[in-house]
Amino acid sequence: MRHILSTLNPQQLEAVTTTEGPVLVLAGAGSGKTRVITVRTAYLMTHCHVQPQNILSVTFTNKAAEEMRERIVGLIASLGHNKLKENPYNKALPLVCTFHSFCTRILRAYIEKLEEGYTKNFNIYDADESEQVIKLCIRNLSIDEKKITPKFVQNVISGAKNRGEDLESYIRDYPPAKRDAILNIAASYEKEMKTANALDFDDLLLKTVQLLQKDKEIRRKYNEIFRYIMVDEYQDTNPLQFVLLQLLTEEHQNICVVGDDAQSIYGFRHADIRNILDFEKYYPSAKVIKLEQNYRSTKTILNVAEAVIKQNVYRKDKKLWTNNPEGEKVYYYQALTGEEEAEFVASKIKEILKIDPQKKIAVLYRTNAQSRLFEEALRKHQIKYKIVGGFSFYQRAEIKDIVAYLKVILNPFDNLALERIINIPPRELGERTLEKIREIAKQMNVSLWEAISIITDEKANSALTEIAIQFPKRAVSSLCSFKGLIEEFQRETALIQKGEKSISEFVKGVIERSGYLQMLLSSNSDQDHSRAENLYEFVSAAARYDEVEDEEGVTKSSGLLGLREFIDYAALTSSTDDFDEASNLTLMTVHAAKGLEFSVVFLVGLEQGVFPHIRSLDDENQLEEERRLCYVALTRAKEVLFLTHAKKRHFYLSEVENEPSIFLKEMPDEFLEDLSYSSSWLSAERKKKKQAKIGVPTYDSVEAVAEFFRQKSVRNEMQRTEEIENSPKLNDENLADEIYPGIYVLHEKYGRGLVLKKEGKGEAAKLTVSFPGFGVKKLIEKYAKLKKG
DNA sequence: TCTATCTATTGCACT
DNA sequence: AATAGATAGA
Repeated sequence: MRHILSTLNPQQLEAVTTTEGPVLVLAGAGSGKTRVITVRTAYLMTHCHVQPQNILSVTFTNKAAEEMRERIVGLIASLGHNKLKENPYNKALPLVCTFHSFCTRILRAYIEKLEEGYTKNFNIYDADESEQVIKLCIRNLSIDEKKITPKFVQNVISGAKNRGEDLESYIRDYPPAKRDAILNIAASYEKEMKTANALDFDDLLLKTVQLLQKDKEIRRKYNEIFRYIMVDEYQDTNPLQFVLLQLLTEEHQNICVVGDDAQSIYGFRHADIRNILDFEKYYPSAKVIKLEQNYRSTKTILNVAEAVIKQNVYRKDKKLWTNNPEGEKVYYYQALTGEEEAEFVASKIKEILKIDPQKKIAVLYRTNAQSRLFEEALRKHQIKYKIVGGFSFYQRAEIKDIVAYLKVILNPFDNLALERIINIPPRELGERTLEKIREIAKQMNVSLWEAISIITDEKANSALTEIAIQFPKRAVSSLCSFKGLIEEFQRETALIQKGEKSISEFVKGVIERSGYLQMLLSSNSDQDHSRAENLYEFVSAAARYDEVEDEEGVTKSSGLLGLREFIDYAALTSSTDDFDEASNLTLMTVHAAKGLEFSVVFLVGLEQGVFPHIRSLDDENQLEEERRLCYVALTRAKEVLFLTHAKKRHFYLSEVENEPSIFLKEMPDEFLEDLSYSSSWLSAERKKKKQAKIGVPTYDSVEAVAEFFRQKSVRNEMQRTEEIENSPKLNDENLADEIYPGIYVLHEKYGRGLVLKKEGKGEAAKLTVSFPGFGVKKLIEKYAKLKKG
């Protein structure tokens, strides 16, 4: 442990060893904040005799949690020789999870204490599902869907919940008609969710907070368990999450939050940077530690990133510095079209991977829709890549269908899931029958499942004659067999409980005996066949939940809880979570790249309307969030950074010409190198500047030369004059075939590079050439086989 | 009742 | 472009 501590800088060390009381760590990009949390965890266990189960670390994504867990395990394993051995720490591990999965855990144990009608078997609705419920409510209230869209209402409801505010006061400034409509919809939504025994993402947090507020005993219990709490990416927490933390730390106040206000990019999810400011207010004794040394990026990359973020008004002053080398220039490329931009990126990546196949590269974009062009270009060049986000595995229709089956089996009141599967595969339970079931459910104020039970139960059936809803025999028998199917599965869950059946076996049974698989296999479309394959994959995903090790290291079935966990995982896991570190090339959104780092980063689509996104252009606050997002993107790069934009691109159905991003304009051009083949926005910009400075027009033919010399910094002033004098005169002859400083050359391996220096003459001349992505190389002209380019 | 086909709508980031 | 919803024909 001492050895590990000695690798920390003084600030990191302080953050690690200040274990008691509230701590606020303001950690700049790449300053080792994750390291602080992992080492701190190990330190708590080894030096402070804290039991692992008394430590909680909260992360932003499941992926981050997984990664941190691994790092903690690795760290503890490397400390194998010390105190850890004396205590049975080896198996027990600190809890590392997201806010949402943490809350799910608590609610699965205690939600019934809330006495709102929810039971332990509640299902979790993702954003899509909750939107569907809202849509249903709007229709039921016969409100015009166009006037008040489901998305809008969802946002408002979510906003109130996450801000920890009462909906009524949250929307007090809305026009009365709208306000009433929203309140009605929200009330109806809440009722629907309760009937279905379902919680949305926000409810997970909210119900946990309410539970802890209401029940002193439970609050005390969790305070006692989680005596040391750490929160990563604190800048992206929202007020409701802050309240949760306050409740959890009431007794011990051993809370350490780590964050960077400059990287706050989840305002749209109601994250609030004010949580950072309020932290000191709520915990007056908080110790504030700043981590300002960056270990990740080159000086040049950091300079560019700082120049951009400096434009923000709302910003805590914090300067990031690094001992890392200057590094290469940040490369800039203007493409003519979106396609050409992708082509440039793909061919550059090919060059880079040819030299070093192990390089970790990322292509980052603002929106998922941009990925398509890059995928096509990469496929064309036969470059392997991994794509994160977009349509996740768990979002596919067939997977959601099977998850819906599982959800209904564990919680048949889940109306949404039930409607989803009742007629898939077709069971002759179509719209008409369903409509009647809904009607009964509505009149009797029960769930669809209960309504079905009434219909199929002969005794209760007499109630139906009163409401005068008739079911044909055929429909009743279809309903009976559907109900029987589900009940059969439900009985089978007892076998899982007893450990006589594994989760994956069970899931396989559901897929087969529901007729779902058969439906896909008997289809003659290729798409359905690949869907069937996805289901096999789903079964193997379930297999991961089959067996767990207990304290003695004996494997046993994890039982029903495991099945529940598996379903929850499918609901809470996002596409961001399938980032595969083993892959060399990853395509993803900037949001998804948060917390990650890469040797080479391509940040693409730097255009007004794309990045910054069109919807943020007229709002200063949103623009600042975009700028922080840009800062996050830039600071992902360790060694090499490429920035690209296209003059024209297809946008929906039309073609648009976008201005270069304002963020490009904010970057000092001495850090940039222009790789564009034709004259670009940047070169024009430079020309303008130069003309303004010198007042002499430049000519296109020597533009590259002028540009090159412009890039030399002021301290090279003397050298610069020399070079101009030494360089050959720029007449037509020279331009024809001679290589001289300032022009671009093509190299077999390194691609296109800029000639910086020439020593000697003719074939024997020594050239110093800068190749984007590979750095500065010295070459002998006659061996290098250079072509002008 | 089911299936295929057409039409209309809508389009950021994510737990 | 992709998807939800409506509609017609089997």
